[in-house]
Parts: sequence; C-alpha cells; structure tokens
Amino acid sequence: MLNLCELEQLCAFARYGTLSKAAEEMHISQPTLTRSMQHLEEEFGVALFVHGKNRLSLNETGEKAVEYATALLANAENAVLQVRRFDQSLRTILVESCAPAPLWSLLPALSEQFPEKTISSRLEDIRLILCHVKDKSCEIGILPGPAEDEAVESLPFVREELSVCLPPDHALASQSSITLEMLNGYNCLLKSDIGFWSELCRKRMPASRFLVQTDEFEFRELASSSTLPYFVTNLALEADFVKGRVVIPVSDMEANVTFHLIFRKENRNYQKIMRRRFP
Amino acid sequence: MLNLCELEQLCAFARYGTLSKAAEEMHISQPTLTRSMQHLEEEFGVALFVHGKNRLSLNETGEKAVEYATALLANAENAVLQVRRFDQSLRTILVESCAPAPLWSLLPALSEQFPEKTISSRLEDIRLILCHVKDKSCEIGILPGPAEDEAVESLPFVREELSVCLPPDHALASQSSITLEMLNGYNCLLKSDIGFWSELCRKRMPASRFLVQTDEFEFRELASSSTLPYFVTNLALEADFVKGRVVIPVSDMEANVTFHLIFRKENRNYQKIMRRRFP
DNA sequence: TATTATTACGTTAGGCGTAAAGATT
DNA sequence: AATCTTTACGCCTAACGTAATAATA
Repeated sequence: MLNLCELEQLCAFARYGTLSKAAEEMHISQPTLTRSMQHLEEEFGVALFVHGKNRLSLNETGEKAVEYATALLANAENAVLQVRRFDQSLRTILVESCAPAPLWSLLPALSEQFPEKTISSRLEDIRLILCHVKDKSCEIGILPGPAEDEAVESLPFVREELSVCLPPDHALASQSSITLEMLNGYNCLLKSDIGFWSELCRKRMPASRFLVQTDEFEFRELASSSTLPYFVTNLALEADFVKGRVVIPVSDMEANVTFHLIFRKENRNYQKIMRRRFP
Repeated sequence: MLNLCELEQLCAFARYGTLSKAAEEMHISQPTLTRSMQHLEEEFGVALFVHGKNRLSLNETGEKAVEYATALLANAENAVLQVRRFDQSLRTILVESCAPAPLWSLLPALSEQFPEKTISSRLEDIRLILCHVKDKSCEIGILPGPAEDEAVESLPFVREELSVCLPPDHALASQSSITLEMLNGYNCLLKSDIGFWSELCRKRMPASRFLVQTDEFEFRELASSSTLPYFVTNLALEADFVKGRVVIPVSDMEANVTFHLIFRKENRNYQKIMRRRFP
C-alpha cells in the first residue's frame, strides 16, 4: 500500500531536483530518501527514476507519478480539513439571514437554548439562503417571507417596517406615508451590511445615489450634520437618532416584511423552542 | 500524516461493524485495530467513534471520515494503476485504425522496426482517432485521408479500392462500374470488424439490410452458397473467393481511399522509418 | 458463557541516522 | 575538493501479537 509520507518525499525530490536538497528541506537524511524512493518504485512496480552514477532523476513515468502523488496528497489534506469542518458544523448552529435585525433577537435566544453549541451567523444573499438550508450548509435561514418548499419549515418570526427620516423642510416631509418610488432620485445615506434592504433600495430607487457608511459613528455624524434622507425601522429606532427629523413610514409592501425562520423539517425542535420564547 | 493502511482498517470496521470481525477479515489482531482507530482520531483531531463499554461505533463525523477514506483509497489504487498503465504505454505503440487492411502491412513493419516495443492495435471510430493521437492515448492513427491538423503529420500509406461481387445473373452484373447508390436496396453479406467500411455502406445504402458475419468461415460459406452481393477490395481479394462472381469496382470517391498514417509531429521518426520500408 | 473493546507487556521488524564507499564535476 | 547517490551497519522506535482485564448480552 502506498505511503503518503513517501509520496511527499517524492514530490519534494521533484521540487528540489536532488535527494540531498530535498533531504535538507525535509530535515531527514539522504539515505532515508534513497530508501523511500526505492520503496516507491517497488510499490508502483515500475521504474520511476533514471539512476545516473552521480545523479538521480525522474523518468517520464516518474513525472506522472509525481502528478498523481501531488493530487493524492492534496486530497488527503483536504479530507482531514473537511472532516474537521464537518465535526465543527455538528457543534454549531449557523444562521444565514437576509437582514441583520432579526439576528439581534434570535442569536441570544439560540445561545440560551443551546448553550453547548456555537452560534454563528452571517448575512447572505436572499437567493442562496434556501439552498444552503436545504443542502445542510446552514441550519437556520431568515427570509422576508415563508419559503415555498416541501423540504423546509417556515416560521413567522418578527416584523420589520421601514421608515425614512427626512429633514423637516424636505419637499416630502409633509407626507403621512411615502413610497420608495417617490424617493427615487434623492440621494440617501445608507448603512453597510443591511442585507436585502440594500438590494431593495437600489432596485426601487435606481436614480438615487447611496452614500454607504461602514462605520456606525460616521453614519450618525453624517445623519445629524447633513440633510440627506436615511432609513430606520421599528427594530432599529432610537429616539436621539431621529431627533430633528420627520419619520415617515414607507408604504411599499416589500418594505414591511415578516421575517420567517427557515429550517429543515427534520429539525422540528427549533420550532418548539422558538415557540416557547416567542409565543 | 494520514496512513492509508489505517484508513483501510477504518473502512473495514465500517463494513463489518465490530473490530473483532474486521480484525478477523484483515488477518490482524484486535488490539492493532484499536490502536489504529485511536491513531486515526489523533490524526483527524476529532472524535470519530462513540466508545460504548462493549461496543465501538462510528459517530456522524466518523461516517464522513469513512466516505473520504474510501475515496482516498480508491484514488490511491487508481494512481498506481494509471502509473503502471502509463509506463506500459511508453513501451507500446498503439495503432488505431479506421479499417483493418492497412494494419496487415503496418503491424509487421512496426514489429520489425521497433522490436523492443509492444505493437498493439484496434479498430476505432473514425471520429475519435485524431483525438486519440493528439491526446497521446495512441501513437499512430490510420484515416482514409490526410488529417487537417497542425499538431499532426499525415503520411499517405496504402490505397484500398472497393469492389462488389455479384452473381453473373444479377441485374447489375453487366455494369463495368457501379455506385453504392445503385446497390441501395439490395441486401448484402458483410464481414464484421471492417471499420469505417461498415459505416459507409450503411450510410450510402440505407434501404439495404446487411447480414453481418463474424466468423470468416461462415462468411465464405454464405458467399459461395448464396446469391447475395458482397464486397472485396484490392487488399482483400483471393482468387477462389470470387470464383463464379463478377467483380465490379465501386466508383464512389469514398470507396477508393488512400489510408494515411497520422502521428504527432514530435514523432518524426515514424516518418523516416516508414519511408524506408514503403518508399 | 461467549463476545467485544481496551490495556499491559514483551518481542521484533523496520525505519532512521551515521559512517563509508563509489562516482562525478 | 566538493557534491551526490548508494550501501553498510547499528540503534532504537514503534508496530504487532499474546495475554490479561473489564464489561456486556
């Protein structure tokens, strides 16, 4: 049976050209390498080298063997990585959400209910989340509506409603409600990492430019010191944050969503536990 | 670094369910298996088993590990097979021909010129031969004309001209030449393993049925005892074989071909050597 | 009691390094 | 003389099997 260490030594020899150099690099003695190469030739059952009097080199077959060896070594390394990753995934609940707000309440709840598990989350493209839940690369998805799929369960979780903050002298400030289409053309402040909200704004307000702020502090600075419109929701609304602004609800259907938890039907336990916390 | 033997033992354990059974099947002792499995867990760095008091079984991660292990073992086995095959291919000249006749003269010539090499040949689909020459899965191809490809050399080799043998009282027996189209509709005797000729007949004579004979003896029996037309060529023509028949040349361009040897340009030596024998 | 996993232990084969030899540049 | 491969030799690790232990069905 092939020995991966010997294969690695073979690859090292191929890289460094001589047994001596390879031995030096691998921190072993040259005789060891000689023996390994002889053993490899026995294993493969064919000549891999041309044995010059003072020079060992790969023949054509040897080069082929090196190709297969490198592939095998890569596979082997990948195998342990994948197994470790799989093991880790058994101890983690990975949540993929289309927006950050539902995570604020979900993650603490999960941590409390599953103290032995690592809770991990990330924002993901709305089109990929269902796929990832189904192929088991994540446990729970959060979508802005129920998933129409036999393989998964959808559970209404929390509602988020979008509003826009306008300066009092803004042309639209007197409206009691507003649509994104009406805002189209006005440049807006926007936070980064707000998931599908970003996509929604760009789709409904194609004529607008968005000044995306990564840093929370800078965002607030700009929000208070400029007259640019920006958005808040019922889940992300602080009193001092909208001071001096008119807060007008956005009436678009898509801007008032009920986030749903999505999980594979085999994981009914999520349903029970969530019901207990959010009856 | 992973040890393939241990991986094999892991797979054996997965197959047989207990260490004892696996040890028995692999002709090693149970303690050895115990140690191997412990060592594997160290290598992977994660738990692969649930250690019951009197029962060892794979956990979910272990099952995954078995999957990767089987894949790795298959790859390893395949690697030595492929390397051996490659080594063998270096000592063989594989000829792929679209028809058998040119092989009759080429193979003996090759054997004589390359006595240290194994000469191997097979009939192959006319559309694949050029590909195989180019991707080095064969050394020499034989096509019914030159190959229009920069990567290969084409050398005219031998000409084969098709004739049909008709009984003297056949409706077409008085023709001095004939086309396959004229023969269309008449059922014919045909040998098997005649390469592209078979394809040609079926294409040009779609209304005919062909009685394909695998056995040479049976073919001759039917040829002499029936009135069915059959084909001969200048390269496959024996006097007693056409006794009592009218031999009429087939005038179709495609039925009168000059076979060309096709080989990669790096193999100019074939050109010289063939010139020496067939100037 | 029979089966199974695991630990303990003694033996041994095989792998490694040092040293030396042979060969080349 | 320096570099490189290969052989020879001795040491020592580590892998194996036997035997013992423990636990189960």
